[in-house]
Amino acid sequence: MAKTDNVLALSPTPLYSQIREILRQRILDGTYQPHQQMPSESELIKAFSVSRITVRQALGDLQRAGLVFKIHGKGTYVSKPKAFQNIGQLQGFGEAMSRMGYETFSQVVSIKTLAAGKTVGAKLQVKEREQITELRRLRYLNRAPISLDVTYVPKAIGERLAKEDLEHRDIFLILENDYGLSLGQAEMQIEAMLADEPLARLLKVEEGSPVLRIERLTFTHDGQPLDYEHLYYRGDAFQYRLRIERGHL
Amino acid sequence: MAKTDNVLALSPTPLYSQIREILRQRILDGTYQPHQQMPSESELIKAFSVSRITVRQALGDLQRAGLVFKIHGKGTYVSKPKAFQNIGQLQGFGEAMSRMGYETFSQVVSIKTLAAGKTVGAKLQVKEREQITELRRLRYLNRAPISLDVTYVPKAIGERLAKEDLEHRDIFLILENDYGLSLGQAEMQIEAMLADEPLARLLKVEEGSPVLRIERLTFTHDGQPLDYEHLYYRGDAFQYRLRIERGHL
DNA sequence: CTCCATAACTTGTAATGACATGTCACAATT
DNA sequence: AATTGTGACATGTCATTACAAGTTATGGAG
Repeated sequence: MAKTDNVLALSPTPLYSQIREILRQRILDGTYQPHQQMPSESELIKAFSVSRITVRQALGDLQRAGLVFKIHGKGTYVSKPKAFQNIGQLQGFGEAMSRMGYETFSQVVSIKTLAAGKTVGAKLQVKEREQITELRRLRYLNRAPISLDVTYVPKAIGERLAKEDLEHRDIFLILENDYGLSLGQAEMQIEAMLADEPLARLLKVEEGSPVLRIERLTFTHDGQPLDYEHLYYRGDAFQYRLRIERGHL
Repeated sequence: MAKTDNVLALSPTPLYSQIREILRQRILDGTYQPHQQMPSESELIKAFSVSRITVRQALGDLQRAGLVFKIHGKGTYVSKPKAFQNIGQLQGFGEAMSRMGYETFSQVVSIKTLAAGKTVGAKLQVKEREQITELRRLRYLNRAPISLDVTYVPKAIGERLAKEDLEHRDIFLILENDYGLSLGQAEMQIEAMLADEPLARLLKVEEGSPVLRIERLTFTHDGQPLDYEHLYYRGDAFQYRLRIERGHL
């Protein structure tokens, strides 16, 4: 018999991900203290009655998530807790903020259907004359305006989005949960600029104030460009935070 | 006999990483075209005479690197080539720029040894009164000033660094290659601000110009904070680019 | 012709076994 | 006392086997 009977075995989620979550829990609740050694692979094998492959898959995920690190020949250790744990993953604005306990909502400024034009067309890979939807939203954090988001999506999606509750729901989550489009990756450019008059008025800052401008092109899992955004954040109220890894490939 | 004889077998690098690099090469040189299906796992097993575990490890690396994506039940596909491929990894400035064919050098403005103080001490996890090294450099891209870098490192490292060729070599690469410190991850915050007078003079821009301010704390592989930097980039000449993934954990 | 079961693929998960390699402590040797 | 093995234990790599689960084409039943 290949598969051993196991208390966890009848569950629908894979064994390694269950173990990963159990270990994650123990790290977060302090059962395994930062910078302390985790149980060795062979101990975990005995503890969970699984094979080494399964244990290694769980630990590998945790390592890639930045919760533990391994030293060849010594063991696996809990990372020091990081303020930014997990950031550096593609998240919508509300998604990221609500995770941190902030209250957000979005005010829809305008929804227009217009020709893609050269720039947007190139990004979304549609013809210049093809129609796309432009969605402008003002985003509020704790009731203060913090950013202007200009979103371009193909017309078909834009028309569906127009009927959604865009004030409270994240576009990313609508696309994924309601439309079944699985988002894969995004390319971003971040730069600094000065607020011109119309932008300053919307963000309730002085003209010439510093603004963080983020251009983001989001792709579906299979590489289709889906959502092209220009985000203008108040420089005095927002920092973009991320955690990055030094690659080992 | 467990291990099959294999043409690749006597090499010092692991099999899966050799196969990964071969496949990466074939993707980059167009042998496998974007959005086309890769050879299936069983075909790769036959082609390289290795086990499925090895093939999957190679493909998994490529997937995490964003070069391919998999669809359960269908196959593995080549991703569309991305302008930003691989960015989102921790790189030094020169490291990133020279990869793109730009010429850079750094002018050392000052090197001081001083007390850490509250902020820097907290980041580098040393006592407030402990001595650290502050290194100020003006970085040039194609002979135009593009950023001011203020770097804080523990005194012991700062004293060694002071003797290095900081004009042309990347600090990250010195730390890794010469000092054997393996860098793991970094936390960054990016914000927009206005150039004050001294900064404007250094960057040769007008006072009040937009500046991208990046605060970056870099850790060694085992989580020790090692290098705390404030980077001030000319807003008109620099965009921070990265590619991020939507997490699947 | 339509519908549906099925076979033949694909990738995903998991167990078991083996050997390689890095680390460290302790004992034996010099 | 300093050095050098050597063994115990950690993670790293790899092979083999088995079954689960998603996808697609095909062929037979209605």
